[in-house]
Amino acid sequence: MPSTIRDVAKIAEVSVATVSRVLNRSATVKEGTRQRVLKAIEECGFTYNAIARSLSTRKSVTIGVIVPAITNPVFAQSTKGIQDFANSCGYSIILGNSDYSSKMEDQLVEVFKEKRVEGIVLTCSDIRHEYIQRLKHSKLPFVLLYNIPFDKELNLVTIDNYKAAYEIVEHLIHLGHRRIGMIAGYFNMSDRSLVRSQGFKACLNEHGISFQQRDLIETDLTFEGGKRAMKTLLEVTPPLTGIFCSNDFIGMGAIKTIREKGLRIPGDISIAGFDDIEMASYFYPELTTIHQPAYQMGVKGAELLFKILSGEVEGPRQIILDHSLIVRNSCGPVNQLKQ
Amino acid sequence: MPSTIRDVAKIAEVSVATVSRVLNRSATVKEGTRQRVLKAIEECGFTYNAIARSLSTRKSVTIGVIVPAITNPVFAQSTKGIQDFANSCGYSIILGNSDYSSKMEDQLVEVFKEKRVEGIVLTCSDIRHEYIQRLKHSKLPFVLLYNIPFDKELNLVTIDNYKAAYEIVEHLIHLGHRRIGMIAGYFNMSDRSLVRSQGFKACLNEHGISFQQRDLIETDLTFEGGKRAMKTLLEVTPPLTGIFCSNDFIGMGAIKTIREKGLRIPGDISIAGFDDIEMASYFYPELTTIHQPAYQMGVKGAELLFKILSGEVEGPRQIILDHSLIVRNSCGPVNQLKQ
DNA sequence: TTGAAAGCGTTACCAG
DNA sequence: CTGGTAACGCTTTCAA
Repeated sequence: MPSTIRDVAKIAEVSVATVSRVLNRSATVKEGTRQRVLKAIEECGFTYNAIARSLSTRKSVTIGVIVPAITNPVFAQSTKGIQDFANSCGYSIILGNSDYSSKMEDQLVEVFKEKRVEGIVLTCSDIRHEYIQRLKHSKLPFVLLYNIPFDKELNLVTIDNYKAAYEIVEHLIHLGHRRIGMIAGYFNMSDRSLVRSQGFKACLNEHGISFQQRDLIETDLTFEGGKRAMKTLLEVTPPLTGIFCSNDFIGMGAIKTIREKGLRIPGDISIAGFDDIEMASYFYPELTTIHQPAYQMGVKGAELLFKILSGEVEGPRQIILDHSLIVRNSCGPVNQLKQ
Repeated sequence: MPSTIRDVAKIAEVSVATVSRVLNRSATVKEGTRQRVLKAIEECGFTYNAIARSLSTRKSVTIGVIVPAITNPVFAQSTKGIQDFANSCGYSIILGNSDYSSKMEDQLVEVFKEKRVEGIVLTCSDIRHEYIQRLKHSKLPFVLLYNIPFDKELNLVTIDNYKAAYEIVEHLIHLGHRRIGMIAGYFNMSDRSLVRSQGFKACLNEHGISFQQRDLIETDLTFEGGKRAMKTLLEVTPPLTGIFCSNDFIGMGAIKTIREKGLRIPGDISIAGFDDIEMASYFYPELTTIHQPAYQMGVKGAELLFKILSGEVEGPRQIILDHSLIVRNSCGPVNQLKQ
């Protein structure tokens, strides 16, 4: 029997309308009655019912957030960014993990719609999936994070994945590497991985290095995935001297395997990552990687969503944040003797 | 103008009550009308309004989750566990980050109450804070995760932090260490850190090693915090040969500092962590640490909460999960020569 | 400055 | 098996 504004009204001897006014800080309430109401609220231990308010105002004061895996620090960081921004606007976030499944994302979106979130910030597995089209044609505002801007009519905040991949692979080439492989995330789970692999191939190509299909492996975007994939790549001949990994987890997993085989990094093999999670600089060897501003990505995404909600921004907006190549020491000059 | 069950009713030529029945899978609807209603729903693009339903049923089908920092993989894992369990029950989770602040936790709880979450799973900074008492006396069910069972009337899922700390410190002692320091999280931000430090002190004491206040430093539960604290501990004389860290992040940060000073691990100094985040086994050197079942913690916490919600469980329940000492190679025998 | 009353979109009880 | 209708707890005109 949680009390309602009706109870408060009775105690304070005013109408529910007045109670509602003081609750909403409407200026048109005399200080005296205002105090009476406040006292009455104390008295009966009233707790505002946001659900009732939402039904009446058609505003849930909540946004939905969907990430592939909250356990990936990149997504944890951006979720934190979204959350901080949303909270500062008085909004809550309702969170969903998709485990890199478009189907799950679709389901989560449906639930969010029913719960009447005012907007969604999400990182989807495949921006070209049909449910994204459906979402686009619904009137629910949403902002994509990290995804590839294949569709110019979608709001999104991301980095230039193609360019970033190109740059880090070029770094390997400048170090003298010619036999460069890649461990990518499954393309159907991460359009970022697909595009990074394109940047990778383009870079090889433009430097006169022919790409071999067996030098690229798709795997899970995890330590374990990297570890497994590296075992396979170690069998390739002629041996690879540099590996570009779709994310830092994979890179660290690959390093684990290499080390277990008794090989040295970067002496025998150079490893490049992607994301620059905090751990990358504490790892041994420190990981050469692409920095992307994860927390900022979340903040910018939320900011864009709220601008759309407030009508401050109209058409689709595509924000490309800066990335940067972070040179550390998991990549070194190719070992000429070995070549 | 999203359509309502009223619109659906009109199209299908039935009453809203009937529409509601098919929406809720009530068996008492003739297949024919059921089909008509379903078709009508398609036709007008009806989306169920969960807010209205919540107001009517007084069930939000949502639980609140509060973590100190979603960017800590331990909490990310348990959040995932909570989420998976909640989703399987048809529930959503609304997430809040407290940044280890009791005040923020308190505020988040208030928002959650207004949003009428049906229960809360949280890791609080200080279980003895006043707001927890208030929460206890409200009728909102909640389950604490990771916290110290100082209050037997609270529902919680945790491990035996005291014992775990004791065990890992004893491991160091068995390796011959006598000069053992500790880097702990700030006690007012983490009651776990406080209790771990008690286990640490007790272990020293019972092994006839006197504890010196300057051998224990409180810091942030981050890489950076560990890095900083270790710089200070390196100045202590006689030098410490083993360091017990409140979590793996701190441990890795400490290792970074030690390595920068040109010292070897575990040759010169042994480092023990706590948590066994996945990274711990990929790190170099692999971290000796205490494993705690983070994902399982979340699952168990959610499970307990739902049991309370369904009335299946009555009184306060305190579940102590198993931890285990994971011996890797960041801790080794003390260097006798150095002693 | 305040009150009365009509919604907001469901559910659920009571009839039929 | 189906319909009518009063809640659910709040907001928001419209009047006074």
